[in-house]
Formats: sequence, structure tokens, C-alpha cells
Amino acid sequence: MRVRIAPSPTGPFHIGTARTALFNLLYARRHGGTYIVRVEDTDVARSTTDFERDILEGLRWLGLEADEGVRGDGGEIGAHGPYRQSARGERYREVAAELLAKDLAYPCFCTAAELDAERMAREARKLPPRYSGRCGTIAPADAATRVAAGESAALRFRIPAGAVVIDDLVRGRVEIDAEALGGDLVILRADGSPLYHFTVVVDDADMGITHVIRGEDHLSNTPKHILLFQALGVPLPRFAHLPLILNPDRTKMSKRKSQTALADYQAEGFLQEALINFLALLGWSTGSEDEILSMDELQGRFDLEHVQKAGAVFDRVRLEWINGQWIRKLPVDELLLRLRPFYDAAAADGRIARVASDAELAKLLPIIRERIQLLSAAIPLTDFLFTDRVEHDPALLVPKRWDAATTIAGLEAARPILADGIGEGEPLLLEADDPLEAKLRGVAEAAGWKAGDLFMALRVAATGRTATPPLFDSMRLLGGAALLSRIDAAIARLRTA
RNA sequence: GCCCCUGUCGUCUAGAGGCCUAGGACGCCACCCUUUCAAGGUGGAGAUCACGGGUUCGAAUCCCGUCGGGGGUACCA
Repeated sequence: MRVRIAPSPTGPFHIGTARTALFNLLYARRHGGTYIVRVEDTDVARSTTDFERDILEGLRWLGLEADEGVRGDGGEIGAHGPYRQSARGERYREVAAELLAKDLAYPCFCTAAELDAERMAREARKLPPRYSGRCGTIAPADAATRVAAGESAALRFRIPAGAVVIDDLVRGRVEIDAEALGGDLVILRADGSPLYHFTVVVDDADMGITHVIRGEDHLSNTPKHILLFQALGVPLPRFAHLPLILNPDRTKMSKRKSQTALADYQAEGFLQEALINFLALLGWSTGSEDEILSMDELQGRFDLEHVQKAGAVFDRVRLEWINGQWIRKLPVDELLLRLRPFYDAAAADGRIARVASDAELAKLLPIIRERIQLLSAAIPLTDFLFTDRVEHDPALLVPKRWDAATTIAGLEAARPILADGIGEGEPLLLEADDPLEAKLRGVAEAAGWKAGDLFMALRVAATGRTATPPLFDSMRLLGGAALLSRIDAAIARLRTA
């Protein structure tokens, strides 16, 4: 059993390509097969090595690196190579020559202008576009003479008449009349470069692909491939056409309407595990009510029977929920590793004033992990710890039920207790009873304040924000000196406001 | 236009003729927990299974039609 993913490096790694790759890998793992990565860079005008690297690195990051073919570092392994179409030109011309020799293909001398005119004429008569096949009636000897004389000619594959049946693993039997295929198919341009429908078949045949699992957008073109496989005299692979991933308006997911670049999701702080989990459940289900699944679990459970037939809308909100689940599920030391680059980047671009140490992050993790759905969200939640001063907004500083005078009184009343109770580098008191909290509650009660209001005033004074990790842990993390100076600054701010 | 695929809560889905008074999850609302925000817990609203005909004692499940949505239709991939 051999499957493949064949990305085209004409743009950044697309999330839809990632899902197709995942389904292929899952299918291979489940059935003990080989998962192959092939780069389809026949379109030299649009393909770039930067895009290729982006795709290869993306696959590796997701855990979808090739068993055979092009690996994450760009190297190739396997005995069926080369695995880049740009390196297979010789082979395509060789196969094309065989088809020509058997008269299964013929040179076409039509110019672009002639083909345009033909197409427009048919359009005017409300007929579907279709090549007339007129060059197909030129005697092979005459055609050969003209080619030898240097006349420019593309090579067309003869599409035989009749119905083509696709026995699709997810859609069942699909029958398409060859009449609807648009006439004889160009497989080699006049300059000798091969076209997609041809290269894909030659490669799948040469590489011994047994199962072609790809997006539904290829279903209508599959008869062309089947006819080509038959002309080549090689056994047909099984086909499985996956439902498309859709924009919220239910059109095919596109860059214009959705975020499609994997790298953008990565940069936002989506976890590899979450993306895999989410993508697996887009168009496939376990048949059970399980939702949070690891790659290992997916590999053990995947099947084509539960693949959906209708397109699936990419629901970003659901992805974020799954990401939050995985953030909480990851071991803390692993989570620290994942968070590291986000803090480093924030320090580099000035969102925080200094680099956070591993020890500091380790102390933070327990109080932020249930508060973030994206790794990047950790920064605004904890930036107050890594900055020299906070800007106090008086409107936030004064709790709803309080006025400025009460707030000043509250901060002043709390100050000596905090000066006494918070030093530097103290351990957190996560679940435990906190004596400091008890004291402050006492102060609030004596003054007739709601403790929550006092806490809110302190929260904003210490962090500049109204939504933060737990107050007492936040204050301990900050340290006594910084805390007191922020309280003083907050009081000063209120006096001048 | 033509060809093909498809149609269960807003979204992802369970469902293979009686287990369906259609289940779960996200999101939404309420409550609980609670120093904020989350997380977590409980409950709720939300689908005449696109519609219309059949078949059957019985249909979300089978058949036909209609309508809606999507994809394809290149000397792009």
C-alpha cells in the first residue's frame, strides 16, 4: 500500500494541503503502507524554492514528514525518485514518446489564436469548450515531417469515446462520459514541458502509488487520469476523493476569504497537536463521541468509511477550543518549550522589556495555562511582569462601586500589609489558603468595602489590567519592590486625575 | 452553459429501515464555583433530518424528481 501527497510550491503551505497530507499519512499508518511526498513543481513560472521550503518545513512541523520522497530538509530518500517533477522532465518526454509511437498521442499544430477562435465559436453556439481534434486526423508521417521541419507542436493525448467509471472509496461509483472531458488533452507543451494531468499519472505509475487520496476538486479530472493510466498499460490505483474545506460562505477555502497559510497559524500559537486534531475531524469522524485525539490515536482509528461526502466549513473558533484543550493537556515542561519563542519574540520587538528566564516561565505556567487558547495570548496576560512600568488608566483603576478617593484610601490601607507580606522571589500559593489574602479581607471588612473591589484596585495598580492571572500570585511574581512602586504610581496618578 | 459531487442544529458531526421524543462537540444563554479573566461543573435555547413524491406495517436512513450549495470544464496545479 503506497500513498502520496503532492504539493505544488506555488504558494505558502496551505492548510488544505496539510489535511490531505494528514489523511494520506493516517491511511498509510493504519494499513502499514508507505507515505510519499512528491513535489509538483512543473509550473516553473510559479514555483519557488522558498515556497518549497515553507511546505517541507510545515509538513515536518506537523509530523507529516515523508517516509519516502522529499524530506523536511529537502533531501530525497527512496528508490522511485527523483521525487521532484522538475527533475523528471526526461522521463515525461520518454513516456510521451511512447504514446506518440503508439499513436495514442499526436502533435497538435494549432496556435493559441486558433484555439481561442475555436473556443469562442463554440461558446457562441452555447456548446461546452472542447478541442475539435482536427490535428488528430493528420497522418502520423506528415505530422512527423512537419515536426522535423521545426514546426511548433504540442502533444495531445487521444481521449477515446465512451464512459469512464471511477470506483471511488468515499463516493462509490461515479460515471463520467469521455465526451465531457474537453477533447484530446495536451500533455506536452510546444516547448516540451509536461502538463499536470500527465505528470501526475506518470509519477503515480512510476512510484507504484496504490491509493490516490486527494481533494474532491480533482474528481472531475479523474477520468483523464484513468484513461492515461490505461494508455500506459499500468494498473489503476484506488481513488478516494475527500470533501473540500470551505470558507464560511461555503466556497472552496481560499486565501482571499480565510487564513490559509499554515505558518500564520503557527505564528499565532496554534499547537501542532491541535491543528492535527482539528484537521482530522474536518471531514472525518471517529464514529464515536471522542473529540480530543493525538496523532497516535488517530493513526489507530482512521478509516475511509467515516469520511464525509459534503464539504466542511473551517471553523476557527472550534480550532481555538481544541488548541486550548491541548495547551492544558501538554506537560508543563513541554509547554514551556513551546512558549519560549513567543516570549523571545516579544522581547525582541519590545512588547516586553526583557527576556523571560526559564525559571520565571516555569513559575508562570500553572497560572496561565487555563487562561490561554493561543500561545501568543500568554504575552498580554503576563507582560506586566516583564516591563519596567505600567501605564495606569484612572478609569480602570477605580472599581465600579468606588470613587477615586476610596481607591486611594484602599491602596494606602493595603500598602503596608503588602510591604510586609511580599518580598522577592517568593513561592506561589496556588491552591492554599493565603494569609495575605486573609489580612486584606480584614482591612476591607473594617473599612466597609467589598473585598473584591479592593482586590480589583490592587490588580489594576499592579498590572494595569482588569483581567489577569490570580491577584496574589501575580503580586508575588512581581515582587515587593516593583509592586509598591506601582501602587505609589497609581496613587499619584489618581491624585492628579 | 455543460459535466460531476453534495444537502442532519449557526458550525463540526453521530446515525447503515424500528434502539430517534434525532445524540455529542464548538459557539450562544443561564446558574454554580470564584478576588478579575479563564478553566471546570450543571442546565437551556437551537434540526418539521432541504423540499415533494413514492417503496415499506414502519424512512433521517431505500428509490425518483425538484430546489439549494459546491467543484470541474486551460499549452494552471
